[in-house]
Amino acid sequence: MPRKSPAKDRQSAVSSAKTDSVSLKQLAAHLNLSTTTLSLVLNDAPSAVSIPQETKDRIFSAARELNYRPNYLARSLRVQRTHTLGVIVPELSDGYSAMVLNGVEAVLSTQGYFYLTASHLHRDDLLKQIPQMLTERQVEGVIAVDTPMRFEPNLPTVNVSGHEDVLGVTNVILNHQHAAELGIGHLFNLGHRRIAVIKGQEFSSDTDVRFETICEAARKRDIPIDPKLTVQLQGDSPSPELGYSAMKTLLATGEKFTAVFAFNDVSAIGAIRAVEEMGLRVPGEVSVLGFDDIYAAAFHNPALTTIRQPLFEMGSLAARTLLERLSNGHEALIPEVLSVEPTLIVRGSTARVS
Amino acid sequence: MPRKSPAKDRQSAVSSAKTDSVSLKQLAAHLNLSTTTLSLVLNDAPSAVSIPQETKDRIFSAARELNYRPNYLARSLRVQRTHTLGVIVPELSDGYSAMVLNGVEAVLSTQGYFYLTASHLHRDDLLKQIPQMLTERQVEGVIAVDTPMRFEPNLPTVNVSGHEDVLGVTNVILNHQHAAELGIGHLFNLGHRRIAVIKGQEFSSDTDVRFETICEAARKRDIPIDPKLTVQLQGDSPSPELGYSAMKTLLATGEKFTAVFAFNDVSAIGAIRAVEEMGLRVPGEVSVLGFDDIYAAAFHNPALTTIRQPLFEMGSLAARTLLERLSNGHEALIPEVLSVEPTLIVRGSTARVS
DNA sequence: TCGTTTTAGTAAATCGTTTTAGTAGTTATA
DNA sequence: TATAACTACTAAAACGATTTACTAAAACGA
Repeated sequence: MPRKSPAKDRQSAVSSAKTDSVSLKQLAAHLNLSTTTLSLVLNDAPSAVSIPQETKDRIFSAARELNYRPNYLARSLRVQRTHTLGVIVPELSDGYSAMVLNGVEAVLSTQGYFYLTASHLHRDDLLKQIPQMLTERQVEGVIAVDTPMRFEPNLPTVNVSGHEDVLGVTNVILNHQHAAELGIGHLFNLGHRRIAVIKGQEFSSDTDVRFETICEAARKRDIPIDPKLTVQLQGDSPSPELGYSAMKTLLATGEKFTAVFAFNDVSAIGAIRAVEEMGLRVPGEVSVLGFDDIYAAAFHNPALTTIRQPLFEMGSLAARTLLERLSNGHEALIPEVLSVEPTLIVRGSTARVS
Repeated sequence: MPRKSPAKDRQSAVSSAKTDSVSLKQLAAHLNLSTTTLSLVLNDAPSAVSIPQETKDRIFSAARELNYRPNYLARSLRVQRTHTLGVIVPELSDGYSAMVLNGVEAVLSTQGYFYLTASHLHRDDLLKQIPQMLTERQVEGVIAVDTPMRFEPNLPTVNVSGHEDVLGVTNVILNHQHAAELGIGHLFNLGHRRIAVIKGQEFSSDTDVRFETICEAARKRDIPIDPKLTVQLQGDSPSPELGYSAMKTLLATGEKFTAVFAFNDVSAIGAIRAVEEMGLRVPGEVSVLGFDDIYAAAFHNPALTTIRQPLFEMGSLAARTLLERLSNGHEALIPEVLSVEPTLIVRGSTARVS
C-alpha cells in the first residue's frame, strides 16, 4: 500500500553529520582544560566557586559554539539516576489511557522527566515481561494504568485505577461508592426502578468495584439490580461496538427496564445505537447513563448524561505521587490509596420515567 | 481533592530490596570467573565457542538464580546503540496521535525498541527544546506526528503527515488528492453543489494540502468552493466544541449550502450539533462528511460518512521505515515521501440532495 | 620432541560523564 | 617567616557493561 516516490529518493544527509556531538573530553581538549573543570562549571557545582568567571565564560561559550550536548546515558550511569519512568497501559488508543497519560506527561515534563511507554494488550506474557524490560532500562519508577499487577513491584509503583492491595504500590482510584451513588441516585430520582447494568470486561480493573458499588447503591434504595438485567462487555476493542453487542444480547432476552447504567461512555454510545435499532427512543423510553465523560460525550446525540472521572487529574496525581516518593528516598511514607471524586454531568440521554 | 486514607499509610517496602539488581561484576565474583567470560557467554558471542557447555550452564543458572539484569544504560553507552526512539506529538489525548502511536508501538515492541514520548502542544519553545532533549538522551531517531519541523533534524526523522520538504526527513502522508476526490466526488454524486468546508487549525500540518486538494477536486467538477462557505477551526482542544463553534459562525452568515466537508470526524460531530440546533436535519437538509474514521464515527447519530485515514498503518509504516534506515547505516536511501491511501466510508450523515 | 592449534579463559581499555582526592602556587594570618 | 587558607585547577576512580588483545595450559601434528 505505501507508495514510494522513486524519483525523489535522496542520498543520506551526510551534511547533518556536521552537528555531530562533541564529547566533554573533546571540549576539554579544545580549551586546554580538564574534563573535571568543565563538568564542575557546566553543572554549577559548589566547588566551582574558585573558578574565575573568565574561565567559566570561556567554557560556556565554547560549549555553545561546538554545540556540546551532555550524553545522558553516561551521566545517568554515573549518578545512578535516569530521570525516566516507565508507563504501562492496556493500549494507547483507548481514550482512557491517553487522557491519563496526558496528565502524567503534564507533570513529568515540568520536572525534566521522560517516560517509556509500553502496552500490555491484556497479554499475560507482556504483563510479566514489560516490568523487567523497564527495569533493565533503569526506569526509576512505574506508573501503571488499568493494569493488573502480574509482577512483583521491585520499583516504586503507582497504579491508576488499581484495586489490588500490593505492598509498595499506591493505587490512585476514583471514589467508586460516590460514583455509584451519583449514578443510581440520579436514575432513581428520575423514577427509574428497573435499571440494567453493562459491566466492564473481565480484565478491566474497575469492573468489579464498579458493579458492586452500583448494586449496593441500588439495594440501599430498595431497587436491587436484577441479575437478568446485567450484561458484560466482551472483547477488548475501544470501539462502541462492544456496548452495542452487549445491549443487543440484553434486549434479546425481552426483559423490561427503563434505564441502563453503562460501564463507560464508549459502551453507552454503542448501547444507544442498539436501543434505537429496537425502535425504542433514548431517553424517551430508555435512559442511558455513561461513565468517564470523554470528549465525545457532550456532542453525542442525545448528549450523554455521565459520571465524570477526572482522568487527567488522576494521571497528574499519580505522577506527582511517584516523583515525591522518588525524591524522598526510602524514608517516604507510601500512601496505599489516593482517591479522587467523580461528578455527575446531566445531559440529554437520561429523562424522567414516563 | 485527592484524599489520603491516612490509617492505611505504610512504611516503604524495604522487603522488595531483596530483588535488588546484581551487577555483572558481582555475578562474576560469585562464579570465580571474569566479567569478560560472562559477557561473552551471556551474549552468545562467537568467541564463546571455546567455553565448555558446563561453564556456560553454570553462568546461566547463576544469572537466573541471582536474577541478573544487564544494565541497559551501561550497555548502550558501550555499544553506542540505545534501541530507543523519540516520538513527538502535539498532544496525546487527541485520538489522532494515539492511533498513530499505536501503530508505532506495534512495530517497535517486536523489535526490542522503546520510545520516549513528548508533546509539543504547538508551543514554539517546546518544538525546539524537545528534539534537543531527545538527542541528549541518545535516541537513535525521531518519529514526529503532525509536527512542524522547527528544528534541524540531526537525527534520522520520519514525520507522519509532515508536508515540509526537509533534507533527511521522510514524510508519511495520506494521498490527499485521492481523499479530496473521494469526498467531493461522493458529495457531488449525491447532487450537492454548494459545499461548505471546515478547514483545520492553522497549526495543523494537513490543513493546507487538504483544503487545496478539496478546492481542486471541486473546481474540476465546476462547483468551486465559495470562500464565503469556508470556516477554520480555532483553538487546540480535541473536543467537538471547535467544530461546533466553527459551524455556528458559518451558519450565522446566512449563506446557503447543502453539505459540509469537515476537517475531521471530531469537528464533524460538533458541526452536526450546530446544524441541528439551527433546526436543520442531518442528512435531510445538510449532509456532513467527516475525515479520519475514528472509533466513534460509526456509532454517532447519524452515523458519520467519512474519509478513512489508516492511522495505525501510517504509524507502523513510519516505524518500519525508520528502523530500516537505522539498520542500513548511512548508506540507506531515504525516501522523501511515503503515501498511503484513504477510503470512503459511506454511512448515514450524507444523503442525496432533495 | 618441538612447534602449532585449540581450549579456556583473563586484564585492561573503552563508552562519556561525575566525583573524590588531590596538587601546585598564591595570599593571608600568627 | 612559617603556616594556614585560598585559588585554580587536575589525575584517576567510578558507574556497568562490551571488546580487544592477550596468556597459560592442554592437545595435536610432523
